[in-house]
Amino acid sequence: MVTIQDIANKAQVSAMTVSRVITGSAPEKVSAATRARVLKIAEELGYTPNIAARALRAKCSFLFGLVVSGIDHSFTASIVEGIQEVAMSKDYSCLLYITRGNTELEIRSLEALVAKQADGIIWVPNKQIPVCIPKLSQRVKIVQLLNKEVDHLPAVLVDQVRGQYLATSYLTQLGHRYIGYVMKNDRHSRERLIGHRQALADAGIYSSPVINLENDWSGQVDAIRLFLTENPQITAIAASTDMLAWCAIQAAGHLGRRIPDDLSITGFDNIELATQVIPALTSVDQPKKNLGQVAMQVLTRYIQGEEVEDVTMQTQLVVRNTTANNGSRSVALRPGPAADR
Amino acid sequence: MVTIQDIANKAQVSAMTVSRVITGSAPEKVSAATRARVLKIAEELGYTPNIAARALRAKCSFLFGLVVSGIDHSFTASIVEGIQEVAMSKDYSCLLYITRGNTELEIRSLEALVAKQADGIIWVPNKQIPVCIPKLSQRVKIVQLLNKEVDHLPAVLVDQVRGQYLATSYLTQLGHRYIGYVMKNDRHSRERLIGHRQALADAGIYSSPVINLENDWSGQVDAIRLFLTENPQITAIAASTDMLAWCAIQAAGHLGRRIPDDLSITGFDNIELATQVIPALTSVDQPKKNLGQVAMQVLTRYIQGEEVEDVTMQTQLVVRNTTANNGSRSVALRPGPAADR
DNA sequence: CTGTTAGCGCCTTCAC
DNA sequence: GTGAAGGCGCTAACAG
Repeated sequence: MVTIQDIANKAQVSAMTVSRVITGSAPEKVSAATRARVLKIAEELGYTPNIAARALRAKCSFLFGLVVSGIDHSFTASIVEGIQEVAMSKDYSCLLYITRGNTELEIRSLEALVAKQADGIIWVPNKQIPVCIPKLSQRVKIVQLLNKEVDHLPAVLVDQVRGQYLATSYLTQLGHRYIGYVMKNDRHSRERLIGHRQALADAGIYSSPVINLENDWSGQVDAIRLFLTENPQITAIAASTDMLAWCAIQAAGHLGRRIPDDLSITGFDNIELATQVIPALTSVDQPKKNLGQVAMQVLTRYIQGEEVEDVTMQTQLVVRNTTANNGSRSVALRPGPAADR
Repeated sequence: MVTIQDIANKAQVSAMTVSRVITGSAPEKVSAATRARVLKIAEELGYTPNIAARALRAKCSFLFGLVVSGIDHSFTASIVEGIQEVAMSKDYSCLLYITRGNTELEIRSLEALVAKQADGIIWVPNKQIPVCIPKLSQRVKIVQLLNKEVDHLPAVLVDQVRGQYLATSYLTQLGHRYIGYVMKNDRHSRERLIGHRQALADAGIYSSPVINLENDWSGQVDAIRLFLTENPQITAIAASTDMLAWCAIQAAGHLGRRIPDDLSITGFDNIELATQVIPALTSVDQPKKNLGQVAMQVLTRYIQGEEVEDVTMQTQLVVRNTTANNGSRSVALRPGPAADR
């Protein structure tokens, strides 16, 4: 371990001078010659600052925590990437805690982070809000990501309602009038349903079949198949997640309905799978990487004691191959998008 | 921030006594009464040890890094879970670095970890080995996970060859004689090919069509479809990953071949997707969580200066619904697995 | 421009 | 059983 003192000895200057060079603070207080010499020796000796000492002195650990339920389907991976990028540039390191949706584990993770003296936490809340949050939030700065579950803590969010509005509007513009909504029963899916209904209303459509699926996997495809059979007039499905959209693709396949000719499908999240399924999925893209970047920026500002406000980010519709005009096989015969049926 | 001194003042004892109680070292050196009192006050004050100070003193950061190319398809998630579990029990925190397969980023991550004084690193190497590894490995303890790319560093591995041997053997036991191997061109897939060939050889089969796919997604399904068309005698496919197996399912679907009746398929990795596709995928399970646990155990022993050796872990075949006897529709007519054709 | 002093919170060492 | 001293590596604050 090479210390500042070592450099000071070799360079024949005081430790303080070395410190000034290393940290780059108050550059006017050290001559160019000294600076060069110190830098050279630091390089030679392979000096790396001791963050523990620094943290002790600065009363700031340069550590923050990321508490997420899981890192599946490349969604969180992109977020982490964004976080990482900003964190690196600010000399912050990311402590990762995965909770698997387990509230018990979530609490332990948050507490561990306090114990570890993390300066802040980026937290993707689960359904259940741990009761300890108010207590913990006095000791660390917590930024909520994706879900705003606790009122007085800042949050970085995505406008789910508007996102689904984009997707469903696109379907109505393609001339679809009977659009089924396939959802599971979680917070985002419910928010998206609101956007779905807004889009329908704006297109003058006031009813739409909805199927609300349980959260486990078994039988989802079958359930959607039944849903399609019972609602034969459906020409398009808006799914509240890409995974559900994928189930819908499979269900349609079993019924012999071709996509997008016989049935249009939209997803939400734009996960990697969306490009890997065949046909590639039209989906609402969440700005994942950007989300991570913004969250980290908000967190650092929050840590520094600045006032921070909630940020809501927007989505984008990515059109791929699962959507087509209603009755697309005869689309060439029609002059433009059907205004009515 | 509550310090040991604060507790000492309030408890009317020396800081040293408090320290002894808190750390639990040399318990015989403090009376039960004092201990109880100190503990009570620590609790009241909400004391949490300052790890920065501890790290400074102990010359040990209690931090380790995890450097992975990505966290996709729940594979790494389980590994991280295992790592986390052991790490928590040993008071270690995990710094996560995601490299996206980018060697540049990988180097920066490893160097950042050295700069951050991480005690050790669990590293899942990419194809290209950063040249800086030998230099870095003098300053941190590095354990390789999944790939052994650097000879003199310990590794925690999975027996890929044996894993594929299990899958292909199962297919031969089901009476399949024409088994296509679908792979991409990476290290694990190549190792698995060896196991595949061993299993075939042990069943007296000495040739098998192999298709080696590029690493991007576009056209994989089509490529497999072509492969199946050009090798019509194939009754089973051993895919070197679950994702490829999934592509094979899609390709088979396009050709109107029913699974498992007309075509058996095995995957490898047993990712979450394997249970979500229809039909559910027969796959070789990698002991993901266990892998993480073992890696972390090896790392802590390594950090403590113990001699550590490579660990190779075994896989398990998980039979689901994509595999059936060759000619399964008439299987009831046959007395047992076909010994020859 | 440069140097000295002091202390962040913890715990090993030695003395009582 | 208990306590006092000292230092890990770093850097504000204050002299010169």
